[in-house]
Amino acid sequence: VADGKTPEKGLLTIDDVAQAAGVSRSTVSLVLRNSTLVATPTSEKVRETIARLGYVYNRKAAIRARLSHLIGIIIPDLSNPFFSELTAGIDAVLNEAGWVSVLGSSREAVERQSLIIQRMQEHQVDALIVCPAVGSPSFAGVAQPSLPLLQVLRHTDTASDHYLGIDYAQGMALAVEHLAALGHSSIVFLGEGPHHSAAIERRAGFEDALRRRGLEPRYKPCGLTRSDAADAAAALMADAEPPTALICFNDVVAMGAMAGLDAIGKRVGADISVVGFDNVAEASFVRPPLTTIDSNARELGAQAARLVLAAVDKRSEPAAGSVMPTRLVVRRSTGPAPGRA
Amino acid sequence: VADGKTPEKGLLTIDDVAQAAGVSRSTVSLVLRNSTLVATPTSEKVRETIARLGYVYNRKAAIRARLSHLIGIIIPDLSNPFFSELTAGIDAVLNEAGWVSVLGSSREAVERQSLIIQRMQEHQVDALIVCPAVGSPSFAGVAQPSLPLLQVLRHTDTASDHYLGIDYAQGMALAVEHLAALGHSSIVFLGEGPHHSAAIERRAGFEDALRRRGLEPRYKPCGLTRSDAADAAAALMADAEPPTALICFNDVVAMGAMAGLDAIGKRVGADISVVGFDNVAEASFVRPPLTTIDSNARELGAQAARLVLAAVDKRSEPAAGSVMPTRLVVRRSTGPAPGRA
DNA sequence: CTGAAAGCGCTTACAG
DNA sequence: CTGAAAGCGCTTACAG
Repeated sequence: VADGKTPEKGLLTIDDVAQAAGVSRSTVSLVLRNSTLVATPTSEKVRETIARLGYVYNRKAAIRARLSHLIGIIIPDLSNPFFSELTAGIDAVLNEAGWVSVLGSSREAVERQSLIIQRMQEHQVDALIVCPAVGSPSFAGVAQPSLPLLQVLRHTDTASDHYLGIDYAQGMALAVEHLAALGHSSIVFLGEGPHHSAAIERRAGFEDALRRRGLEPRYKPCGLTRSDAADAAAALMADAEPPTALICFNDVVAMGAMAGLDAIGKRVGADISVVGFDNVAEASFVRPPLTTIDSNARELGAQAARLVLAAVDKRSEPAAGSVMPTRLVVRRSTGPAPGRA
Repeated sequence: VADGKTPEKGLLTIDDVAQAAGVSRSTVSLVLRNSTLVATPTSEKVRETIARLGYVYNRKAAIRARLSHLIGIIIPDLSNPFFSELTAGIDAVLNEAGWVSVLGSSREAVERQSLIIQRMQEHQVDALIVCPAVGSPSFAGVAQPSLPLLQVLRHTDTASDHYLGIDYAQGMALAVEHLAALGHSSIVFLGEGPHHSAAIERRAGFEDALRRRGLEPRYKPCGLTRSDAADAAAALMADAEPPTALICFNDVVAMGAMAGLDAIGKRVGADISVVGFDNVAEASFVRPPLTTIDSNARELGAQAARLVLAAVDKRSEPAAGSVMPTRLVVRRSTGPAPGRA
């Protein structure tokens, strides 16, 4: 209305830009996609016009374009700091590359996860990064076969699904070696929770590492929350033969356990040693600071994003089978076995 | 290829469904949008055909539809547990209502924030929920005027931008009253960090509450990280007149401060009291458990999503000016002022 | 209640 | 290097 170029209803289109710049709509389209086919003076003129008019590219109308520049991320629970770090790592790389993240939270429900996958496909996401909810069957039935899909942290039983994970077994071996070197022989694995691959592999890694040293593995199941862990750890100390060390399913469980042990007067790092898994941000700030296995969620997320972008680029499935190593971070929640100081 | 209905290239379209179901494409389109115009037997037949063929609705092609069913969320930093709770609250409500969340992380950079807003508009998001990066000017210049935009937690200086926030001043008053009742009169505000509305309002609330009681406010600036807070808290105790209580910018600062105080042998809750702000999940599990102001990020997020969906539905701007009250949660990081036990 | 036609705002060959 | 034409897979009046 102001300059005769603004349409009375709706927003500006590529045609408005073309007319204002004195070129054809094809040329504007090519400029929008940074094509090298357009001469520099022409593209500069078009860009200047776009800026002047305040035109916003409508990607939804780019229905014939191969890519949507949308990538879906599906995780079980954003309020778990481990998953939010992972998501932050994914998003940073996608954003840098010009993609936009679409987020979904399955809250560990397979049906909700399927619904989210369905919706993301309706929005034509170029790829999916998913940490499967507990009990997920193969994704073959839910996602279009042509959609690049990368599993992270956990994987379904189907070997054909692509996976970027963590070497949980190696991490557990590091934890056991550390405790064994401190003289511990009565070690309990705390937090046998859900039955997904990440839990199974941690447990198996723990068991193998103990047996290799001729020690008997012990388990104390508990929910993966701070309060469940606090109760379970306290209950454990009332056993006939209380352990001298705890290896926890993750840092959240470990921090809960430390709180529970503190509440019954046990000195963590002296009376009993506690090891976590993940190395979340607060692990170094709880009292005592937590010895843990660093699984570097942020970098894992960044790597997942890179794999998926490469697959989108090459029109192929993401590279599979990668497993990232972990690192032991020794702090003050572990110490010599009592009587061995 | 298998049944003659699957096209050799590309995915199924609405026309494939129409043909297989023996109806017109308009009818299929109406069924996809749950129109009541279609007779039940017809819509059942169409739905059955969709399921049988495995057709996936292509929302990107629905270029003429009023809504994209995409809503953008822009926050400064996903790895801050406060923001991830907020995001989880937003996403849960959007997901329930059939919308999909598009996520962006400004990392406190105004230019990155503008770029993200630009991209989200290219994807035709129906609305934007944003916690502005430090130093954000009004969004009037960045976002289309027609796009419903709701600010959360922080707001720009422009009064015209719609905002859903927290009553920071009331929260600070609660914290000061609690400490005053315990006999504290030497209280320091720890963590004067960035200059956004949330910080300014907390500081103002602190100052007002102290002055009302005839007390002199004191400030100790520090970065909003655990380690900065740890150093600053320890430095504070070396003052000529060390405070007897700390009110911290947020829980992250409070937990850092507790770690720093512990490291120099101060007993938090006895030698010195510490109050946080936010009540993040780990606040109850640090040692000692943290007294803090609960700002209920998850519920704030849910409310933000509801406001924005209502605005999208009514084709209006989101209701503005809402400010949610806070709640004091007393734990063991606060106690009587030394000499007043 | 259903269908044929026109249209949305882009992209993609293709001609020059 | 640029432009006219056809096409993408939907939605939207409109006629019956």
